[in-house]
Amino acid sequence: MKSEPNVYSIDDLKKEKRACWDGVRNYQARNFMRDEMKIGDLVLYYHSNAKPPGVVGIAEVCREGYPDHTALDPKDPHYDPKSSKDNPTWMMVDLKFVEKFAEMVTLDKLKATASLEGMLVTRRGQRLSVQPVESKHFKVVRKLGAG
DNA sequence: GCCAACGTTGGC
DNA sequence: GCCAACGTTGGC
Repeated sequence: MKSEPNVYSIDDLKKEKRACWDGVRNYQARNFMRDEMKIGDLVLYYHSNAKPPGVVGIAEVCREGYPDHTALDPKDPHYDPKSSKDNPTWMMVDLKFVEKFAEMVTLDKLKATASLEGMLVTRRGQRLSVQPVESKHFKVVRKLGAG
């Protein structure tokens, strides 16, 4: 899962222990949160729009897909008039902090690591903020992050 | 700040 | 249903 560190970084999650992943307004990303992510699933936490961008740690799903309340609040920047309480368009999950890597795994490093070939985030033009990670890739990234 | 990639919107 | 225009993401 991607987050811009100046909006919500791994350090913010570490401090707050837990966060609801609101504000996602992309159907594919929503579908992953709604349909795929289960309690206990581990998540690579990726800093986008960062210098450098890369994976900075691990979080864990601690609540499964439920309606994103920020879509229902007209005062919220993520408000979506198409969404309603009875028929919510947008869903989110809750994450809890697991670990911050000793060493961040930069996008450059991901791209340069042969065993991560094919990992979605390394693909050019890949903008999805929530995307699946193969377990073999997850293990490699975690190992790299351990330093 | 630039711009490629790509999702969404809306006219037709 | 097509597609041009537009907006956003996010690396560089």
